[in-house]
Amino acid sequence: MAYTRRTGPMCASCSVCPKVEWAELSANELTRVTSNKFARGYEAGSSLFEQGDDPKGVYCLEEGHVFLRRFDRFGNETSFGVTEAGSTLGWRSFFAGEAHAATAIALTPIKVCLIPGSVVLSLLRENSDLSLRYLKTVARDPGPRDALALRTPLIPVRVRMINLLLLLSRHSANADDKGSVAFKVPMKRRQIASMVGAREETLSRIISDLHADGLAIFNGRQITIPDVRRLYEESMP
Amino acid sequence: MAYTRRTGPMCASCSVCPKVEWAELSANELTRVTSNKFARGYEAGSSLFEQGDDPKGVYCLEEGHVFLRRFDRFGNETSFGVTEAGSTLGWRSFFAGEAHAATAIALTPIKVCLIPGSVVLSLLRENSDLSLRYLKTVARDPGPRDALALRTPLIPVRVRMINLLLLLSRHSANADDKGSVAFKVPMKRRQIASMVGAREETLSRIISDLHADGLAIFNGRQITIPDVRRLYEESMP
DNA sequence: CGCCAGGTTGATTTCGCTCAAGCAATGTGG
DNA sequence: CCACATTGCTTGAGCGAAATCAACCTGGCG
Repeated sequence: MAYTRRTGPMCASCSVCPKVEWAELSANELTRVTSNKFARGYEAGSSLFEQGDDPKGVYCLEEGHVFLRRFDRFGNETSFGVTEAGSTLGWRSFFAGEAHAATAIALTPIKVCLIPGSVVLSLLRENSDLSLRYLKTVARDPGPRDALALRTPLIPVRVRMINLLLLLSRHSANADDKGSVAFKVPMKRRQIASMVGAREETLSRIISDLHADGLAIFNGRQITIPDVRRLYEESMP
Repeated sequence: MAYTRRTGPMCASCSVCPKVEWAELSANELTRVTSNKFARGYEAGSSLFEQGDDPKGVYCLEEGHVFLRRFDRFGNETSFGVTEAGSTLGWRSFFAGEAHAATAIALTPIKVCLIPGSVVLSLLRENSDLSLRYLKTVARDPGPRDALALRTPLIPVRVRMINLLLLLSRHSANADDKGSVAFKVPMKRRQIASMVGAREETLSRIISDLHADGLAIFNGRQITIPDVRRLYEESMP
């Protein structure tokens, strides 16, 4: 599917612009982003880019949530992260000059703009504030740290799973007024299992335990957490 | 211990300079590095910076090997990496503007230069090639990926330990002509254990197994690997 | 000397993997 | 439309790797 040139508002009037790295740009430079970017929407569950693809540039997420999944050479999920509106994504592989190391999947319907690599590069060359801002972004990326916390062998699978749920809920916009969160995960059980470094069957048992304890209600791929705080307390040692 | 100003040769004539990020600098800029840096040596086992310290700048490793260790909030080792001569270190926390997330320990006697943050910043501002080069460095950092591979629950402890040994040996300069490697790890058993996500006692048993199998000889903190290739084969699924 | 931290070894328990079966939902071909 | 395969998920029984609990060395040091 080809990207289509944006017909909507300019970057300068985009709601997420003050939050993303482009905030460092001058009005002039921002116009160049506007006129060179490609905007489009994706359904929940569809992928923005796939592991192994060559990076085309940097993606700016205007609306929705995106999930990053990565498989190592033996098919285990080894890394991941959740990105929400007001962040850019795809930059790691772009800056590294390597193929995408992860697949980006829309958790919700999303709106996203692709800023072509050539444009990003020329902006980085002439605006050092943008470079410094991006250095900070890359250096601060919580993804690897989060992934590590979910796959520590000494922590019981139940707790690792709770940590995953907490991480997902943290990024969920569907938070209720009173500690209740509901969201969907467009993933099979097997994938969730490998994310916390466990087997499908084990995860299945954990899920029904959590369900029985009223900590998390699984309905297919719809997850409801009645009380996030209570779940959080369960994750403590 | 305070750093002492360098009295030795200039950066331009330093053997590692062509390999590190400063290779992007002009002669003029490189002179600024030379005249502002602080050089010193460290004994094996001493630390270059500690987790929690505020970053002072970027370290350029001229000679030796450095090991990065990190503890999460519950005292588990969660991340690490080995850095060898011809690399810079300490940049992640510096770019992130956060306290050091890891402790850097000399594996061997080292020579290292500290380039103060203010100098690095001004160079980044005026030389966009340096920025791009550093973006690549940060984006390519293998540390988080390596750490992840060592703590995957589905892999047996024995194999995780072998992977750690392979990683350490890969960076060891003491490689023999015929596949034999010897090196020292300035760490307690407990620390090694948490690095592969296992208990001290389990590691102890694994170590004596490896010893009995002639795959790795442990003598206190001195490790000898008679045949790296054979060890590598043992790490296969 | 006694003490303590670092390390090894032994006995027991348990969490989670393995193997295996069952079930619901969806697909496919006659 | 039904037979039946396939895929995703759950449940059960048994076993094994590694955690836990507990001694017991060893060497360094006040």
